[in-house]
Amino acid sequence: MRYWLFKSEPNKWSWDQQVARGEAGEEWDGIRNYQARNNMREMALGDRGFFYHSNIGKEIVGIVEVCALSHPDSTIEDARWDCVDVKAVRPFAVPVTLAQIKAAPALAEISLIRQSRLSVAPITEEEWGLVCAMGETDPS
DNA sequence: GCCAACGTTGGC
DNA sequence: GCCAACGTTGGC
Repeated sequence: MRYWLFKSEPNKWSWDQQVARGEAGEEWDGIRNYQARNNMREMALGDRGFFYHSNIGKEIVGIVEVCALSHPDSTIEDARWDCVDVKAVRPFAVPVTLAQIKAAPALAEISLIRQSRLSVAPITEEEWGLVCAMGETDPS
């Protein structure tokens, strides 16, 4: 299993909206960046991801799971753009803020900081475990 | 509101 | 294929 980071502006698509979709999940649509798209094409069913609120909150608020493999983005008529579906797994007991992540030496190389504009990015297993611990949240 | 980072576009 | 111009993202 691999780990990923999904970023969303909460005034466009929030964790609460993701939770409301339940087991059905939701397309992670609207991605118009090749690197982000390529990351989604590499995802497998059951892969886990952090759900990060950008701009407002600037914190990791929950864990999602990939529940549909990469497929054409239904919001655009353009074969270039694919996306996966994700469903909420559990919220973070304590959200982990960007400031906390920046302050953690072991997270200096995390994609959230190193490629701050990339909205879908890989996370290492070590980073996954650390951030979950910081959020007092079950990493499984 | 500003600005750094960086991806995209289009002229050459 | 290069590079300047421009647009977008996202933190501050």
